[in-house]
Amino acid sequence: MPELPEAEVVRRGLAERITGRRIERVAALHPRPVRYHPNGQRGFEDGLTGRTFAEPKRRGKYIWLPFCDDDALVVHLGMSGQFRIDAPGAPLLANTRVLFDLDDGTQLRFVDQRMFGGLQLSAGGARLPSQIRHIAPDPFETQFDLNQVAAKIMAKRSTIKRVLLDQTTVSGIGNIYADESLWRARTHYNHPTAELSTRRTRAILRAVQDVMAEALEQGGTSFDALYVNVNGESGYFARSLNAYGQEGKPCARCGTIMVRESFMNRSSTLCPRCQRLG
DNA sequence: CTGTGGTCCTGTATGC
DNA sequence: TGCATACAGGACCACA
Repeated sequence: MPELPEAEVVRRGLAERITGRRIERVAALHPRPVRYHPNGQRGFEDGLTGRTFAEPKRRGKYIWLPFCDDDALVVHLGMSGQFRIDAPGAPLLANTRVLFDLDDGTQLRFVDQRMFGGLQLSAGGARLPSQIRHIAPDPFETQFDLNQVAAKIMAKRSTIKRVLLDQTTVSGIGNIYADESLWRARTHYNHPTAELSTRRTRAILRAVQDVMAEALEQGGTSFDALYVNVNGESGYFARSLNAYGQEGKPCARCGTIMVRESFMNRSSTLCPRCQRLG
């Protein structure tokens, strides 16, 4: 499940493989991953053909691929989206959705099993696509102001995990890194934000930065073939997880058995001793 | 502003 | 064996 570290691994791979490449042909094999194009698949294909990629960018979980003109291709990997670079004639992986023939003889392929991901042409979006203007800066951006974001969190009348997952306050965090960060900061997912201390809120955000930086160093978190980099390789952070997926195992800090609870229609795994309410 | 629940998807795992 | 159901979950939207 691609979150910020996984999206950044993909962005770096794309930066290496497609920057400066011209698109010679586009083939959308399924309508679903092509989002909001007024002229459908064909308009999408025609609109991209002949463009030249500049350096890929990212904010939170969103990636965008600016062209050398003022436009961009906005990408969200969703649950299972991935890019692969292959030879044009190589057998297609299952769930291959869009093909881009590039001018160096390689083929960029967008593969997405669950199709929560999507691609969208953004007019004038090279600097920052309008489609993601509502997404807050992520913790890796230079303009990310940790103290300011902490204050914003504390001003909300909500609960901490809900806010961490809300991409308009701080972006890039999904279920995995939310659980990991809260475990590190010894905080319960349902802790009311208005009752968090400044110290604790900042510690949570630092935990977010730390865990994501460590995950990035290890190429991201892969559980199965749904997340791999552009060369098809998995990341190794799954072996370093302390909370996500650790239900029934002893807490790495205190040995208490980790529990999983339902929250916001998804699961939260936590240590019932380290992460108590109140 | 906040919270809830539905929707989009398909592969895998589990239940009977 | 086979069929049905649950589950995984990021973003967005309608609605209370």
